[in-house]
Amino acid sequence: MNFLELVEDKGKIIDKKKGEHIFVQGFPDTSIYFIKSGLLKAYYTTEEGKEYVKLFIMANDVIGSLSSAYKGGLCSFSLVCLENSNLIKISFSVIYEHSKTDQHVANSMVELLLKFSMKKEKREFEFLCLSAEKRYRQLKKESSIIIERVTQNDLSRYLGVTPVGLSRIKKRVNSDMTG
Amino acid sequence: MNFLELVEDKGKIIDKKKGEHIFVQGFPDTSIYFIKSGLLKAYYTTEEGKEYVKLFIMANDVIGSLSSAYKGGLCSFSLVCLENSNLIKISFSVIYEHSKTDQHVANSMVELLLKFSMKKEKREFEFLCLSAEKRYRQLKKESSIIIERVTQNDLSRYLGVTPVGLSRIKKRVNSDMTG
DNA sequence: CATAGGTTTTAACCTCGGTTAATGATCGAA
DNA sequence: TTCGATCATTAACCGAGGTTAAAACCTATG
Repeated sequence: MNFLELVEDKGKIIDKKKGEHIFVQGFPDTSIYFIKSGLLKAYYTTEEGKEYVKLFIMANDVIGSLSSAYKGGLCSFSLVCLENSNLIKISFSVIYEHSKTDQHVANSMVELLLKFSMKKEKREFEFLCLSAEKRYRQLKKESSIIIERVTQNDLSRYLGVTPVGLSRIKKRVNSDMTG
Repeated sequence: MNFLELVEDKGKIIDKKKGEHIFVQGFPDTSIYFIKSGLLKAYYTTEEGKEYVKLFIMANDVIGSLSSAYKGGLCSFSLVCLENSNLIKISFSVIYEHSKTDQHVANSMVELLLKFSMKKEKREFEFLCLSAEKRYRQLKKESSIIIERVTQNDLSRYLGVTPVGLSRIKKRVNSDMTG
């Protein structure tokens, strides 16, 4: 059995409207989600009530809380729809257990995790080595589709600045024609 | 065959002295390394010649450049010994190819990648949601062993501040007894 | 339409950390 | 032991971005 067959076989199709949550930080959720269409936001909420955007998720992406699904704890972040979304929900442990005895599932799992790791490494690099302005420039170059679909509030909290800060950065960058 | 057997069988033991590099950013290196003892630093160098510390690596850690070993490009960072170190070098593709047909190797690969992913998520969270001072406080609490073994220069560049900045943070934190 | 709620911009002020440079402290090698 | 080099601290100045608040803009819904 391959990965996609497993997901289609054991997974459950879910439709969520804009504004609805898939899971919430501090509660358990042992599923992972394959996004078919729509747009979602994964975000952290701090003790002081501040929000930080971990990731935007769109068609063909996969998302889940490792700390809950794999480690068996609680979700370390929340997942909410920014647009009406269609996803497939499947238990992480079903995939995980299958991967232990099914070579094809294991191979897909390895591919998935390698791609995931590369993405996380990229984001780590950006936060460690780039200023907020450079992160904005890079996002504009590489993923302008995200910029068009999310509000400046969400975008700023993804870049690690406040909405006010992003407004200033945009002003600087857009009046500067070096690209 | 299991993972460790494979590494011991196909891997090559390497001894490196303090200051020596294992690989250098911008050059290819398709191996991954299992650290037996010592201490290493993975770091990025920017166009302007600035250094940013990605990670400290010690006994029982595994390190390699995914962008070179997996994607077939060049190393996105450099790896250097901060102390004399003993490691096992093994070709990533040997492990990767084995994992495609050997269930046990695949399982170990999945475990390795899941643990790696969780670490990267943690670091992402810290940069996204915490100030430099909070990152220092957290490191002090969780990994004081690192603080004791690396210079303040390296530590500061791991935390995303300059050595001068870290000196100020330390002063604030150590004169504040709230922990 | 009209109004209420959210989004973006702008301004004023402030803080944290960067930069540069000087001074001390530490460490290693000859 | 001493000399050079690296490391840590401190000070002065600066700038990016935070905070707060107000104003301008949107856009959904009644």
